[in-house]
Amino acid sequence: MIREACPVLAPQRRERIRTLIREGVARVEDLRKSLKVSVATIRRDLEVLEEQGKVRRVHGGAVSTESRLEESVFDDKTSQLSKEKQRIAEKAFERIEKEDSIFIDGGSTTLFLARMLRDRNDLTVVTNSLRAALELAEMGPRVILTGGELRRISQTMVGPLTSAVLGQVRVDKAFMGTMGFCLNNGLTTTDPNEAYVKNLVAEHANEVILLADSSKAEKVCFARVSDWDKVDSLISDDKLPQSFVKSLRKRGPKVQIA
Amino acid sequence: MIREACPVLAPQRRERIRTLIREGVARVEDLRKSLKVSVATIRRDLEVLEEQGKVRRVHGGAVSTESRLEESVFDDKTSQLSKEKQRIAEKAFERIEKEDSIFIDGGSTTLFLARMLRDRNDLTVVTNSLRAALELAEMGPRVILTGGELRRISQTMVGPLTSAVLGQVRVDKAFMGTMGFCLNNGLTTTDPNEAYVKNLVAEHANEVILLADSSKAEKVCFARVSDWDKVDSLISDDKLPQSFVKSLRKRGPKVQIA
DNA sequence: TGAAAAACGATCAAAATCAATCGTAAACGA
DNA sequence: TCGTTTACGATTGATTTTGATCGTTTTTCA
Repeated sequence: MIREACPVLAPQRRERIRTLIREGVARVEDLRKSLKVSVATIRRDLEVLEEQGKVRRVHGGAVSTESRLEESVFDDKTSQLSKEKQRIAEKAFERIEKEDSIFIDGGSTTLFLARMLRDRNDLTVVTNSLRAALELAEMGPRVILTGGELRRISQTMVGPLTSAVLGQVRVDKAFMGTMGFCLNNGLTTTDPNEAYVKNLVAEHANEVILLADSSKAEKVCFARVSDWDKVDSLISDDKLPQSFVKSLRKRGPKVQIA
Repeated sequence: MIREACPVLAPQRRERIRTLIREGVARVEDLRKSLKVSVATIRRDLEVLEEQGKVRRVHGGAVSTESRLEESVFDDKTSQLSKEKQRIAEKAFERIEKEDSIFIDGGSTTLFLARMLRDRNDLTVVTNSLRAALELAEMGPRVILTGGELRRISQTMVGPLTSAVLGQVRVDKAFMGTMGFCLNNGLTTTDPNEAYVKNLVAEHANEVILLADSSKAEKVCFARVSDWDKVDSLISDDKLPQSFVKSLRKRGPKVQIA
């Protein structure tokens, strides 16, 4: 059994660091003076805390990942994947019929879809994505936001409050995103709150259409969303292995390659 | 070249730049004076922020990219009215205590208030204003959106769905806007749905603080919101007639002039 | 249009910060 | 008690950030 040198003090100190950083940002030098240890120790602690995802290190100190100055997922998304996401969104767009009421989930692929709806004013769009709502804030379909607590990293509304609104609507089609999908574990995402909302949406939709590029395939994340039986269609790109497509089709969902 | 003890970390400085740009101060020279760093650093920061799409650089400084929408209805920063709204918002800000949970209504005055909360992470903000939520979407307090149908003209969420979430929260202070207020008819606005939501909010707040510049005084709009008995304070500007202030104080609400 | 002024980009050196390494001390388990 | 493991602090060389300078580009104003 390996024991730490200072079993009580070290975690305590890290907690203090977190507290200090939570108030915004903190410099290494400030932390050193506050905690009366060497900068090396501070750096080591920050390294651990960053490993745990509690803080983000920057030159000169660290910032909290919880509430302050965190880059959102959407800022650097002009990569190769964007082309595929765009094509997936186009296929999804073709599924939308006149006068449909649809749900648009959070995520970048669904955001492309939202963008395409700006000149459709026959639709009703329900969304828990702040970004999607923004795309349609000025013109286009009737927009209904689900409400709930804002999850900064995904810019979506989640949590128990979200279900209060969702419980009162039904949609024809739900266009969902996911962080990971695989044959055995179905759909998974990082945040349980988010998973809960996704699941709830699926139950209030006549048709569930999953938009997910092939990079998400066979990935399993922390929070289980649902199994494949709730999913009516998957739209993905041509890098999805044929074997996966075959197996999935046997499980029920239609699979469309964009 | 002897650098003084660097008081502020790079991400923090970049956030400040963003804030300043949002408020209209955009010249490199102004930023340099505000942040007490060299123009080279400012330029480098702007370069990074432009890379991230947060600002757009122009010769002499930079402009915000976030406020496409804002320009139509809300901007007019130079106008006299905006100055008063800013001052009213500042007075409102002083009312906010540590750890408060507050509601922020739609409207431009309350939007100024929301903007000031970006570096407060001890608060919980409930809002039905898409703009207010946007101001706080990336950093600052915990944000809860009410949800509901998006009313384009005011960029707020209204209607029966909104009450589903509102029914489940209470706030310490509600900062409300209004289209018109007068002694006899109380608070009025243009849309009945909006009026309904405002009324509901007032019932779920311990303290109702009305932010309204003097141009709204003695105006009556189509939809009745509530009477003065629900309002605890009014914050307005010095063009509000003394007679009005006197009469109103007799009716109950405190009146503060910004 | 043309010249002065302002702003820009690139480059370089100074200073701060960082990462890696080593030596020391304390806390166990044998 | 001794050896091992771990945390801590100090040192050193590398990296990053910053500010100043200089030539170039853009804007302004006559």
